[in-house]
Amino acid sequence: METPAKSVTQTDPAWVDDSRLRALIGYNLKRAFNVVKSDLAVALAPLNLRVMTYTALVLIVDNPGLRQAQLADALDIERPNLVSLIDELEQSELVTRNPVPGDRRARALVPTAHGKRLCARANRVVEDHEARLFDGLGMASRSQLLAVLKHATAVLERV
Amino acid sequence: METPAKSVTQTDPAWVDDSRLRALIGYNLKRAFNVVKSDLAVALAPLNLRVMTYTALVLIVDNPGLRQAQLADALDIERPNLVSLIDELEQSELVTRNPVPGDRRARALVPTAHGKRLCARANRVVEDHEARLFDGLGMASRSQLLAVLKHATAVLERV
DNA sequence: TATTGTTATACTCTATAACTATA
DNA sequence: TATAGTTATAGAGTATAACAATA
Repeated sequence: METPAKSVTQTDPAWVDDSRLRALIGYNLKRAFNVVKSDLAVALAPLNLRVMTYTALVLIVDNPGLRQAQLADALDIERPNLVSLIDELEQSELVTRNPVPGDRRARALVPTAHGKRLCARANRVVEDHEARLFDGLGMASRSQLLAVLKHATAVLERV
Repeated sequence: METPAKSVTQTDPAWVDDSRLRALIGYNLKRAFNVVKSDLAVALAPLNLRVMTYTALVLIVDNPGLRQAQLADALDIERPNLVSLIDELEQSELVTRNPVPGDRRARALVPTAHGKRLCARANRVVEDHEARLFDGLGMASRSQLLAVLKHATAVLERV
């Protein structure tokens, strides 16, 4: 067996380093997002939470009485996609859909006692996950990363 | 109409700032990835390229003679999902599938002259996109972001 | 027996249109 | 007329099993 063409060796996957791709933000952002997402998913699985259900739960715990439209806005997802997500949280008895006095169309999302407890446990799991993420880098890198991500998000959303 | 519950105002979406969520890496990584991806998609659309087809094209131009299995590995996608992607590039006459001397199973991916030209144009479009992304931040932030993303990717992939 | 490219398939995530009940 | 939650649906993106040709 021989090398397929010019510059590409078959056994060494490090040849990607030679490509322009290695320096692109979008490419690295995607890879980072993928590994972070799956590490987080694995960490939350024992609590029977998916990343999106955890995110929704945190927002509901931090903002009890939240309406679904507001939550969809905060999660940056469409309202229809929120329905099954809340169904899931409600069936696990982590949150309840309550009537909103003064507007019978809306539903106020309120965490149960169990929901609050599980959220606290999940928060600790997520802290461990983030510590793993920045292992060997320190807190300065963490806040720099947050700042740059927020800046890039803001500057592109403005367009 | 009145405020739905306790701490949540209905008109101001900035209440998310109060949540623990705003400080989480995963949440900010996802939002950044989403806006970067869609800005890039909009920028590449006039060239009839999607983000994934652009990424594949760059790798083929930088590594002519590449086999599909290698490309799938570099793109971090499964081999079956690469097939329609290459179909798309081939139908646009940007790359060709060629026989590999010595291994009649494999296909060597080679860019056409048109493919190389379009890739060069796309690279300039992507440079503009990245300049927009770091507008007001400077090159130091850019390399810091890359470094942290690569570190986080590496440390989690190792697990 | 293992690997390359491929087909078929399924599952998740996301996006849109339209319905109902309220406002 | 507009809005909140919902249903149904369609499109990406991604993952696995299995096949034919070849190693």
